[in-house]
Amino acid sequence: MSTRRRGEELEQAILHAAAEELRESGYAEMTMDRVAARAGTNKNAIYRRWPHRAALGIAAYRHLSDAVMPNPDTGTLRGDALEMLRQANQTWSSPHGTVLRDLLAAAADDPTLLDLIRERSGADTMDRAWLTMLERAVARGEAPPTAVHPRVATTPIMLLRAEYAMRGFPSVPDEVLVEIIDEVFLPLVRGRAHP
Amino acid sequence: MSTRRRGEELEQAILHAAAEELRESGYAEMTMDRVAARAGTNKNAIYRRWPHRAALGIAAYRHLSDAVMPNPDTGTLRGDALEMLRQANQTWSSPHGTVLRDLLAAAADDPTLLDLIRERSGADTMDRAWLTMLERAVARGEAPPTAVHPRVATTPIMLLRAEYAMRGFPSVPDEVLVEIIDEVFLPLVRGRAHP
DNA sequence: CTCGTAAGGTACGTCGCGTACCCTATAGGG
DNA sequence: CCCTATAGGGTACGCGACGTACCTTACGAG
Repeated sequence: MSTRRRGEELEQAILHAAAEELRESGYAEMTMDRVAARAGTNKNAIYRRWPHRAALGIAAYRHLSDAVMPNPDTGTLRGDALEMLRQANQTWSSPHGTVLRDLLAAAADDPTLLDLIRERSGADTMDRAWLTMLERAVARGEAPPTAVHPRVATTPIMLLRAEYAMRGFPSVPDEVLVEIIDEVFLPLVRGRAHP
Repeated sequence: MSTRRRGEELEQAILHAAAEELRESGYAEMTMDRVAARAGTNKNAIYRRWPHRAALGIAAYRHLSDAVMPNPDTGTLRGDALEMLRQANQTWSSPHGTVLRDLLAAAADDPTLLDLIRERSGADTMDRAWLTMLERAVARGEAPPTAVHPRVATTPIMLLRAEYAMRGFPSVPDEVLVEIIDEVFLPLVRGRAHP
């Protein structure tokens, strides 16, 4: 009858189905049977491509996130940083973010998978964005050149992540974001002027 | 025959059995049937006390951790901070830490349980220790009084935590700890001198 | 002594992962 | 143009583990 799908075509269909399940119900509900049914195939086809559920979940995640990478330019370092942090907070507290956190938890004991997640979640791109933001601040004379450092750039995001790990998940309140910037990030940037 | 255990006595037996399972095989292997068998009872007695596996795991965790809280006094802020961070890294990379991380992952969607974990994991005590360490540095004239701030005190630990979330689990290499102190914590403390 | 409460024993429903087996279409080479 | 290796389809199942149901048995308080 209808031509039987193969290779690339089938693979895309499976990924699409898995992504839909992720979007609608989250990782916990993304069962292998449901994905197979939704893709109009069976678990065999899936297990031939991915060794287990977690791998499929991670592979499917990229179909969700179009990774809207913000690049705010408010004129001040404080404004830019707050804006980026707020954006990150919004992403992490959205359904997307919930899925991402669940995937992280599921892959927590497998470094291979963790790398895959980092790759697909756009974390590296995010880190670069913070660095260029710092460079702009240096150009404006708002920050010392020594402030352009990976650890400095990633600190606010790291703190936000840790905040998520501690609390439950509604989302981190804005006061906390402001505090991260005003009490940690900006003092840190200033402090790097005088070694 | 032998007098049947009840109430408090039985409860302790269950917690002890669960803790042993946690120590020997980790949270993933701590199955309800095994705990029941090891405690010489059955699942009924467990489910009458804790609603689900995660709750039992968290309750049992306190039997593991004797919470060795370090209070180093090396004479310098840098020395103290590094020591505390190293201690934390060691704890988190030990079997204990693995259990704790697994519990965190399991409770990640239940704020009630997260609070319980924070309580039992000695996180608050740890935070206080960092604060008093900062106060000592202020007394020595090594840090400005404005550096004594909760966000400042918790930053290194938060960064370490986030580091764990990103990588797999062997343990965080010492260079990273040094970098957290030298490139973030100390500059931050300095930077808080000049608002 | 009796009666409610809690423990013991056991079996079961359910769910979801991962696997096994066998059949069927299809692509690609001879 | 056929034929065979390969991959997809269908289905069933083993298994582990959670959580529940139901009955029986000890214990302690009145």
